[in-house]
Amino acid sequence: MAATKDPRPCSIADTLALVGEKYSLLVLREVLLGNGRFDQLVRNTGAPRDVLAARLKRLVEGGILTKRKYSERPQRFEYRATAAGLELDPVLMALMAWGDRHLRTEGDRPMVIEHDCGHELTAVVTCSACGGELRPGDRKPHPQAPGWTVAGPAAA
Amino acid sequence: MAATKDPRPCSIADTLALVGEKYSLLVLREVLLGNGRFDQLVRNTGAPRDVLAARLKRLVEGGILTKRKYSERPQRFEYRATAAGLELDPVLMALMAWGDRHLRTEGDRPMVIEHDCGHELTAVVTCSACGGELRPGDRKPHPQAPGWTVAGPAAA
DNA sequence: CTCTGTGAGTTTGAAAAGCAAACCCTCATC
DNA sequence: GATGAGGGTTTGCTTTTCAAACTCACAGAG
Repeated sequence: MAATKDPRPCSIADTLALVGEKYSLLVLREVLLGNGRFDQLVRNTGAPRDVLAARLKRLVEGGILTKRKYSERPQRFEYRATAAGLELDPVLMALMAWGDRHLRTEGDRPMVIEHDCGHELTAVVTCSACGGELRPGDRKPHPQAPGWTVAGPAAA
Repeated sequence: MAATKDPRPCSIADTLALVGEKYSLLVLREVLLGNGRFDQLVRNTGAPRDVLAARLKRLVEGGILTKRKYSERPQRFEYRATAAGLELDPVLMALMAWGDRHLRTEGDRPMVIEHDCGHELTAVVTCSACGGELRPGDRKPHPQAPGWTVAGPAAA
């Protein structure tokens, strides 16, 4: 039974517990750009080396990245995304789309991504069932966890 | 000119600088569920009260939330999402979709969301231009920031 | 063979952030 | 007058973060 002080059980929270620490998603961004080496990750994300080492360990243990040896002598490593790691790409695209819209003025975007369809890529999140773009208030949440309602824990 | 040690300029990084601290996105989740009061946020997210106060301050200053008085005497407040805050919902849905797929076994999802189309909502990220679902390797990134290539900072 | 450089971290010591629990203030109710 | 709710702030301690320095293994230059 969940103690009354436990937070809401939630896949958002669980996912953030794995990749929500500072730098983790920036590391994944770089790996997906093909920059999987330690010193590249330090330079491009700005993470302190010890913190980066800790994040990489966690991401590997969490099944997001793998560590590959790309040179035997001297030993040299590189991090790559697993299939699960690749599937976090939509999260990055959603964050980027939001930042481009709200944190920048038109025309000063630091990175433009060209989609294979020929157009500039702007990510949009849709419902897999109907294909429609998600809009505020177009849904009803149903908590499944026992003892929880939308508002919070049921009668203590 | 960007100093060589500056990290890559990036809207993902900028967005995370605003909402990427621990609890921030959980706070937003609760607010979007309609739970905008301080004590509800403490209970449902598990954030310590002082940390929550700091996060709320930052989210209000960042234009994600607003603080509304819902009772004059006694004075009582409630946090609500701004339009910009609402637009972060796709990020939450993408995180939730990933967690549901990778962190849970079929059938133990803590929250099911019913879309107005009548089906269960599963978020999928698509290209706004062609409507196709994003897939690994279906794009080419073009850094716009001077001094930066995909691999990192240009010639130091 | 020594000197310098690169990759991939680890160590160190000080500063900042996180945490739980206790506390505070205003009102409302019993 | 005591209790309780809401919305925080304060306190004292622990954990992280950070930047800089250090390590180790090897490679290539001189």
